[in-house]
Amino acid sequence: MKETTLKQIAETLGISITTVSKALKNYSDVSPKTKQAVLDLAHSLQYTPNSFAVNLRTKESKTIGLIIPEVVHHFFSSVINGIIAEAEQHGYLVIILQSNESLELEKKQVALLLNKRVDGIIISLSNESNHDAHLKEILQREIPFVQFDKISKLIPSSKVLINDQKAAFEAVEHLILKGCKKIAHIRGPVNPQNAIDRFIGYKKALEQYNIPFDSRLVYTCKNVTFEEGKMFAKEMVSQHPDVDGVFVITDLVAVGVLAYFNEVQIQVPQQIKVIGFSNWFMSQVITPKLSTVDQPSYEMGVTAFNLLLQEIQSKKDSQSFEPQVIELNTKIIERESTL
Amino acid sequence: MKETTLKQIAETLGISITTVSKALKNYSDVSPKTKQAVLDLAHSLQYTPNSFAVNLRTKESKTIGLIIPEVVHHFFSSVINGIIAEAEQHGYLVIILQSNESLELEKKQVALLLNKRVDGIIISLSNESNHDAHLKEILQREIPFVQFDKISKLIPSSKVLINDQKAAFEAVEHLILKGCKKIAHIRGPVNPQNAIDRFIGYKKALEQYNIPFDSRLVYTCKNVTFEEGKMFAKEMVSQHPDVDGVFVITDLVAVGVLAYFNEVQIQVPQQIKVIGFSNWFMSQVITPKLSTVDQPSYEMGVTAFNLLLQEIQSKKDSQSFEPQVIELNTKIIERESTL
DNA sequence: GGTAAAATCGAAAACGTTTTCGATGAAAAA
DNA sequence: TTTTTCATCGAAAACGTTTTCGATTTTACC
Repeated sequence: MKETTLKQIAETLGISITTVSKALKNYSDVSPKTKQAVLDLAHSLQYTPNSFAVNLRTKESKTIGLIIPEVVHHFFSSVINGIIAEAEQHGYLVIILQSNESLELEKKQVALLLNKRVDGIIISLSNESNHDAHLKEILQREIPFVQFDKISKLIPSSKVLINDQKAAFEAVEHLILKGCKKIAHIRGPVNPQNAIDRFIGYKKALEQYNIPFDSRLVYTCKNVTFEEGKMFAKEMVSQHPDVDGVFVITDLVAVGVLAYFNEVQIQVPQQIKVIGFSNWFMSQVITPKLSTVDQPSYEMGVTAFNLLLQEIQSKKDSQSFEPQVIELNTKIIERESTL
Repeated sequence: MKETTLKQIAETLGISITTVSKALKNYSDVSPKTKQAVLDLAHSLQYTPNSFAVNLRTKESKTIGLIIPEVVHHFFSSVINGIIAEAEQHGYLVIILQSNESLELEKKQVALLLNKRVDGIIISLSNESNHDAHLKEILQREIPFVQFDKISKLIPSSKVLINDQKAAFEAVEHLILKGCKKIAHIRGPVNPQNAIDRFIGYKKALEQYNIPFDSRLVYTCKNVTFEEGKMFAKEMVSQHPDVDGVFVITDLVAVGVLAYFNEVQIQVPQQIKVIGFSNWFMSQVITPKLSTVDQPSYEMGVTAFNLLLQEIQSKKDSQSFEPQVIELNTKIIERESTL
């Protein structure tokens, strides 16, 4: 009960391995007769090429690697969805690894993927990532490489992004236009570029509308969790009871903020308005429904894969490839929490 | 700028490829001197074995395949988390595919994984799955194979499960003990074994407590969505306004039920008590907080991988392997919706 | 019939590794 | 010195495919 090989087909048909291989790949220098015979026998023996051998010979595995901080996360799982769907369409499979927001793991996983000789790598950096030697290694080995969402500006690879500054600006502007005068910000960790950019967007919006920036109104998440949202909400209302609006790094944390406000009976949006980021599914099912910034996660995955595919193709054709940076559009979703 | 190979190391050191290979794998018939020389040079040239060649030679890829109905799903993404974490621990990578609840896709993806020659396959069946020829194919090719959660009873592979009947029984019993007299059930689609089992558990609990079963109180989801939850809730209260408890196939749908009750100001738990299934994260952040059945999803992933690994190992050692069925424990989480 | 062109085929190398088994030389025992 | 043992090494096959390039056969043409 062994696997069928070209050799077996060749021997039973009394022809050479070469011809069998060519017949299966529809080469023009095989007569219709032999071609048919090979096809028939291959089919009846359920021949499938040994992909290990194909990989070795062609030096590609039709497999790409994906490293993300967390799988159990609405945004990232949506991106995964986009990537594996698009990859499958184009005949690629996806190996997924999770850095758990740890730089150490991320490094190890990049090494793993390089050793596996995947055809390309897509990554969203962990919050801890402030080194990029491992990313440079990818470039240096000339492995097609795309970053998305949480990226390193210093690495000249293709990127798929949203304009975090602009999106954050719009979110804070939304609060201002709804009448907020004193707006706090619960920001993400210090390293990630998108946390930085959203913070900048927050400041710019305040500036634009002549609201003084007060660094005491900025709270910095470490782990970006529901619990941190509750904690900072509590801290915030005790320190600055007159805050009337808060812009939160992401919906998960914002939901924590709402949970605390619910507990202590602070009225949202009457007393404080809240806006989140990323449009997690849960934001539309909680009370009050959370206003947020919609981020095209699925599309982000699709775009990231297609960029990678372009680079893989040009590498195969030994063409040069210019890294591209694609910015996708966000939009404000107004719900009850800022009504 | 080519990849380093054994051949290169051998030539620069003036020894044979064989010896280089043995040195790197710490064979005993290589002198300490040569061993060290090889190790040093390999390190300075950043040698990593070509995994394509290793795969071909050893007939294994240290890669497993995972097929699940949906990635963007709290339960499944938690299982993924468990599987890839445990797999990485043991030196395996995981290719993830998504059947989108489609039998057709599922079949195709099994074929994809078989062609890729993964070392093993873990699967949770799609709702549409009522055929199992593709699963039999896996067994017939003697690929290590584990099913979890949504399984086919007819396929004698290893399985990781919860006792859906028992868990559902306990959930409904919980409603009864809280005083519910007329309990509806929003069930899952007709095919999946776990939807069937939860339905049976529901009936058994009613029977045990002498509550007559009424098939009109059973609503059958097609897509298991938030929207279906809202829809069936509406249908239910209009047809049977005296229902005072409802057991829902999964939290996502239950959250839809709560959303409708919220809209039309039906008091939960005063008028109707609601219990879900699976303990999705969002269940603890909505109002009222949803009671549910906790299902050890991460642990399920870990267990599934370890079962697969056992089978992979015994196959390598040409030992026989008896498929195992492991049942993990669930527990009722009491929250506001059944208080 | 002879030659040129076209159609069809296959030998062999290559991809890079692992492993078996025999060869060689040196050290130990006789 | 001869024989035996042990340590160290390498030739070569194997894994299964793809592809180049030359060889052979068939067909077409004069």
